[in-house]
Amino acid sequence: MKKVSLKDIAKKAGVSTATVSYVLGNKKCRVSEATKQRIREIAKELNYQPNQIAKSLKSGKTYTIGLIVADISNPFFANLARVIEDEAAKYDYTVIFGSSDESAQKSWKLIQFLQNRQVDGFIIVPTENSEYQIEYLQQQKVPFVLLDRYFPKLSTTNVVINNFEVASTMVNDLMKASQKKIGMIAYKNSLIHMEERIRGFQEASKATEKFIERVNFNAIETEVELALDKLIKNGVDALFFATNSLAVAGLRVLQKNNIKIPQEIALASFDESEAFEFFYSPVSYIQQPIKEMGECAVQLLLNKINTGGTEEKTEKLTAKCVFRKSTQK
Amino acid sequence: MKKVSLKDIAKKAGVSTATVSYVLGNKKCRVSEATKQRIREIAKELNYQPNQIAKSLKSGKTYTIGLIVADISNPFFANLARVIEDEAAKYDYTVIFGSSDESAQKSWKLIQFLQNRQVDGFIIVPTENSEYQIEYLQQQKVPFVLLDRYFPKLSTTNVVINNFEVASTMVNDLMKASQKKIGMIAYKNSLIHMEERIRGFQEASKATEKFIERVNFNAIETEVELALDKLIKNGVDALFFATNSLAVAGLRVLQKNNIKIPQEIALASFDESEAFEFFYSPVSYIQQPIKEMGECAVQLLLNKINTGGTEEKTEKLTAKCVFRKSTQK
DNA sequence: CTGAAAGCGCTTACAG
DNA sequence: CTGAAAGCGCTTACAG
Repeated sequence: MKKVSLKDIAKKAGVSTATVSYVLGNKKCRVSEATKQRIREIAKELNYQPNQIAKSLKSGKTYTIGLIVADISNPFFANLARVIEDEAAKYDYTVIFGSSDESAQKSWKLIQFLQNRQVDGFIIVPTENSEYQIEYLQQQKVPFVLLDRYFPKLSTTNVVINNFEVASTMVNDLMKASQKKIGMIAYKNSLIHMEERIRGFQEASKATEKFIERVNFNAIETEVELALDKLIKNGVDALFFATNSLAVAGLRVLQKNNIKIPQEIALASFDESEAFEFFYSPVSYIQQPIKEMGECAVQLLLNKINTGGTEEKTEKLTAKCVFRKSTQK
Repeated sequence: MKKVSLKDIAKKAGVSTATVSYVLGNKKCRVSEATKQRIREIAKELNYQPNQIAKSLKSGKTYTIGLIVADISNPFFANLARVIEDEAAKYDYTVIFGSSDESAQKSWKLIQFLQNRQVDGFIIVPTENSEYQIEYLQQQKVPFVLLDRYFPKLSTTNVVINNFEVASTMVNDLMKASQKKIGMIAYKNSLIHMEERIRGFQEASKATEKFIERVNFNAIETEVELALDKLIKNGVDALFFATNSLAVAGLRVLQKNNIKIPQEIALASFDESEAFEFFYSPVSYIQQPIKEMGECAVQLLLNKINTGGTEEKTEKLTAKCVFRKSTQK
């Protein structure tokens, strides 16, 4: 069954494709009501579906957004992707997305791929060492918004949260359950969001003896285990995890070693996880405003796309702390 | 910065766009090596990126798959989507997906939307009352594969699992911890996968007194609480959940009511969840072969797309039981 | 009031 | 060995 096109309708109605296009597009043009009626009926009868590809080629617009997240297997990014899709759908935009898995190389491939598909703009959670990709997009005058992280040296439009402030608030609470030694497990990653979380930890834990372990994204299970062993040997009685994935790996180790939470070690983490709720001592966590983040990113991007505006600004949203048993002595 | 097209390269090289197309497409044609060289250099210099939209319009192929899942917020479908994306990417296909949220109306909108975007084929987790949509696709001769569920009355290509067998295996194990009364919580949903799971439960729990509660997808938290209350009043000492989402809602209630697992009530569930691992009494579950399911669906679909084959077959994959504390007395 | 024509960026059968 | 031309399915400025 061949797809029906404007031509088929035009032939059947005995008019030109131009007329059909005008009528179905509801463009104002002086076509007799009778003709309009007839065209609409035939379109319905043939179940005409306009070809978006042809429309896009003509208009240069695809109503498509390219989204690149850092790790789609992490519920934080999966939820973010979902919010972004829903928000974009409100404006009849489709989201095509990919996961860079924190690899700049993969991110570059995705950018090229999505650009070939003529996306109208990008929302990007940038990876380490991907500055040149961002500069490329700037130079190509492609509209984009950075999310979750950004490069302080580049002037871009960003949607981020108050990593420093919220991390120090949470660590302050955590320290109420700590005697003197506090540890943090973070990623080996120089990006701003991670640095800010660490800075917040250091700020809050000032007077205390503190230890920071940094693990590789690609070997999280083994390296978190090693890091925890080290911290426990150092006698920490409180732990702050920089992300949910680090915390879940950590819980696994703590559970295996039968460590009492919060009596022996008190805990808190960035991000959420179903595991936090069902762990025998529910884990305190920092809740990022995922819905607002996604919505804000879409709004800013569509604004750029539609107005061609070049003004760059950074939206700093507010994450909040959810205190539970794991930080109470 | 205007995107560079074949025309730009052609002009700069002093040849026709046809020649450029031939050279860059590596089509065999007799063009002097010198010209080829020159064209390639210019393309590189201008950072030429072919316009996929134009290619698609010409070829009628978009190298795009439309995926419709039932509930993207469920990790089962999120993982499935991920596997499908990865597998499709191996063959240079992009996946565009949407979530029907178990609504036939939403599913229909998605199908139309994706068809306008000229996807080459569909992978669909069908909802209740969406037979007509499937029949429509058949009649339009659009290649598609059904996943997770199917309509016994329609002859389609399906990828499913052994719901009946694996459910009865799990319930058999569960009953070792039960004295006489066993309950099941399922969705109010007439689709085959749900019916098969229930049938498996009934088959295995033959001699036992049994209770089945069915809840609405749209009011899961409240209805699971009511269902559980009812089952507990009926004195069940074992529970089988038909999906992970039902189980997680159930765990929340059981935890709140301080019910000892497995001493007072033994548990098992379909699907996985991080919650199962960290619940104080780790939950036994049925593990679906997500990777195989996704890969199989992509393979079958691409096969249909590329060969235009019309043979329909059903692949029945094997889920397996993972036994943990929650089913041991 | 309506339609022929050009054009979006490609590909490819065909002509020279 | 190379290029003009047609065409994929639309839209729209323009002519009649």
